[in-house]
Amino acid sequence: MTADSHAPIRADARRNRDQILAAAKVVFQAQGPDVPMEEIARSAGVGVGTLYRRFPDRESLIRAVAQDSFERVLAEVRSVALEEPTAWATITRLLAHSRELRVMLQLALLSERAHEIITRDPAVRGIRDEIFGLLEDLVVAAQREGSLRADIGAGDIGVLLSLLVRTFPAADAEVAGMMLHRATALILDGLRAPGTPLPGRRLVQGDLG
Amino acid sequence: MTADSHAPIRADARRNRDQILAAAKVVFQAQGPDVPMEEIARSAGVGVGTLYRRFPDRESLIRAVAQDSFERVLAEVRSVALEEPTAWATITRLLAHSRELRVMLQLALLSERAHEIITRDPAVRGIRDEIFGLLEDLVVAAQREGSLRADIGAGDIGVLLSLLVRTFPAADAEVAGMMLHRATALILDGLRAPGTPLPGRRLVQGDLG
Amino acid sequence: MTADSHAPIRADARRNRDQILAAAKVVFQAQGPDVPMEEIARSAGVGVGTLYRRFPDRESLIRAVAQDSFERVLAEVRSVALEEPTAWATITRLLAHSRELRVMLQLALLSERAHEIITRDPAVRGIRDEIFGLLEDLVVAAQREGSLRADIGAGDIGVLLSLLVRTFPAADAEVAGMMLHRATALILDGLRAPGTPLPGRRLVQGDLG
Amino acid sequence: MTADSHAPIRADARRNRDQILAAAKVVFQAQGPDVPMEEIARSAGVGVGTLYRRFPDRESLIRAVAQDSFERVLAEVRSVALEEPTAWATITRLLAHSRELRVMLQLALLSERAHEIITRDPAVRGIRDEIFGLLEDLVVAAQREGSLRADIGAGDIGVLLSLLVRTFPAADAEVAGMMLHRATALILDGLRAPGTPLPGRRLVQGDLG
DNA sequence: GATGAATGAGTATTCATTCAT
DNA sequence: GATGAATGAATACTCATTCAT
Repeated sequence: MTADSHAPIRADARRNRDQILAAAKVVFQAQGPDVPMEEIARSAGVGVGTLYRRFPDRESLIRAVAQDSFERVLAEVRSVALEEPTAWATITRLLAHSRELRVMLQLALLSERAHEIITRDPAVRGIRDEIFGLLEDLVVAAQREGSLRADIGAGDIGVLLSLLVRTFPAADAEVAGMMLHRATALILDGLRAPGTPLPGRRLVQGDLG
Repeated sequence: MTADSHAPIRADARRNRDQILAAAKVVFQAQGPDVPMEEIARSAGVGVGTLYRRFPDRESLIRAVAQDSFERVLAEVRSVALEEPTAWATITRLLAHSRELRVMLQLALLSERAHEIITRDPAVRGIRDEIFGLLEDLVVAAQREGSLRADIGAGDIGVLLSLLVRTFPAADAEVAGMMLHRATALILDGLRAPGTPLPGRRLVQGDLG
Repeated sequence: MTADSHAPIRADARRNRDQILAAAKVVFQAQGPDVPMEEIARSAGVGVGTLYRRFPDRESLIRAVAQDSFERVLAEVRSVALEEPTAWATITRLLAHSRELRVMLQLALLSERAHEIITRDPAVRGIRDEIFGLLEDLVVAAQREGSLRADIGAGDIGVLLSLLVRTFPAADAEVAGMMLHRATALILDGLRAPGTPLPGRRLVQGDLG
Repeated sequence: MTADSHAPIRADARRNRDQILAAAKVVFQAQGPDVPMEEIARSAGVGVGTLYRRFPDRESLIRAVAQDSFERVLAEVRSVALEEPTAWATITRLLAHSRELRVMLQLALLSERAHEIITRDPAVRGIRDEIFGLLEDLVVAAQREGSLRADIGAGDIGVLLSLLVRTFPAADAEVAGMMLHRATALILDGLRAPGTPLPGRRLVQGDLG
């Protein structure tokens, strides 16, 4: 009686699907959105045929990976907001410590083409809108708390996050970590109220492409 | 007209080389480091054969483009330092307004592979070292001036610059410009003395890979 | 209910087999002999697994479809011969109006490979021989009647039929029907006694490959 | 000063192009429109790359082969019309002996898809229209001569031709030849005035899809 | 020297067939 | 027995690089 036309999907198929998503996420981040499909399949431990049965082309795989990642971020934003005492602490923690958030943005910024594919997908857009709704609430709250400078919008937070998720050009992994932490701290310094006035206007979700 | 058999290169050959470099720079930035060689040749107005005569493979073209770009930056840093009254003003202007600097870093960060190619090239390294020498001087001077926070090294400036040269995920070009200006201003706010202490240590040139 | 272990096949299995044959016949005609097996299975309403259980490979499916079709034609030729008053009327009716005959020949002419597969199958050959025996009798009888020109053999009738079963290159289905009817009528005109002498000799069954 | 933007094409390139067209024509007829591109390339004695340089995809190759073939037929129809004393003789000779015409129609009838590709191409359509114009003139003239039955249009001739160009299901090549000659003769018998009235109406060019 | 033609290796994708559920 | 998931071989097409004109 389930209305779902694809039925509950067999357990082994489900496992394969998950493996593929996980592998694709890793491989996309490491090698970009143009990695050979064969490589994704291999690193998921399946044949290419299986990969293509689940995801009929590269686009649909990218979409699925993005959707999975966006969902994880949404869940995390919700739980962090519950755990942290203030909006500023929530923003800070997300900005500085969320691995899911990094992954999500790295996927979204992989390439022009990946960005378009993700942006055009209605499911992903829906989740993105939810995340942004929460972020806007956090921004307003943190400004009321007096911790976040007033001339900042949720879109600005998005922009700054998009900067911090890039790979850092470091000599080694330890230094890369330090770069991330220092740049993050410095940007948090910049975000703290009151700050010298910024040019332009508060950026909102719609300003992001 | 010197007797030296390699040196003066015929004028038209020189022109070809310059056209290719200019075209490649544009095309690399617009389409990434994997654009078909044919496309580069076409947009330079020459045949692929000519492209390959000048630059025996993609690597060598990338190296040449990088070298050209790094040289321009070196020249610019020198002239800006002469024109501006303070070290802080020099840093600010470079960070906020140097197109050459943006282009140079965008090339260097095009891709993992491009980064390696550039980094490994001795000629480019030489120029980069000169640029960094000047930058270190500027950092020290600006800290003496009391404008730049003390816990920052030239490497940190490099890191922050590397963030700001990325393409911004904007809905349109105007907003993209605003994103750049606002993010730059906010980071400059963060750079201003004194700031809350940053984690780790001052980063120096050697920390960049 | 016989004790024989292979014979009666379970009713549902029988139904599956019939559905597959019917679907395959339709799909082969519509899409050629290379349609994906999955598509045949789908249009028969079964899984590929079931298709392969019944027919271990494409060849055996083609053979089975052909055999089924040839049997239907044999039955039809017999009944038409009984119903029509003259041999010429029988030939005319078969040539102009038999859907089974069209289908059979279309299958046999689907492709070089399909033709070979069918031709090589002993069961199909047997049925074909019976059909041809009847056709030869009809030809002789019609020539005795004086309606069919004398320099024609059963093989010639086969050839002319093979022409008429092709898809006509018509702008729409109605015109296609008209093409078929007009070409059929014109060929019947050509078949009528006496006619100008044809080159070569009467063609017989053995001349068909 | 030639306006032709692609310049006169190099002699060796021209030769390759011609070889590819010739090879493709043969291979398409022998193996259908889905032969591996590699096979076409091989039988033309070039690499696949060369094939793709000249014809960016299978469609464009099919179009080019068709155009070439249609042009040959147009030329032949013109010259045969000049050589033969009557319109009926012209029609007869084309129908019975034109190899170019057979090839052209076999290409056009290769497959549903090939037919569409060819039909949609404006260049090919133009040539086809010219051929048909000539054919219509011939039909009218032959009917005036009293040789061709009156209830036939140029479209009918096209239909009958389309029947005769199919591969005959013969045991060997010699018999296949005989089948073609006999079927042709019989159809010519059917075409001769006056004939028993055909159903429907005269078919014209527009009736062909 | 310049040009653009030729080559062939690299990758995406499809589908026949096998096999676990 | 039925199902549909997994596999991998086959094939289209792209592009870096070489070489004839």
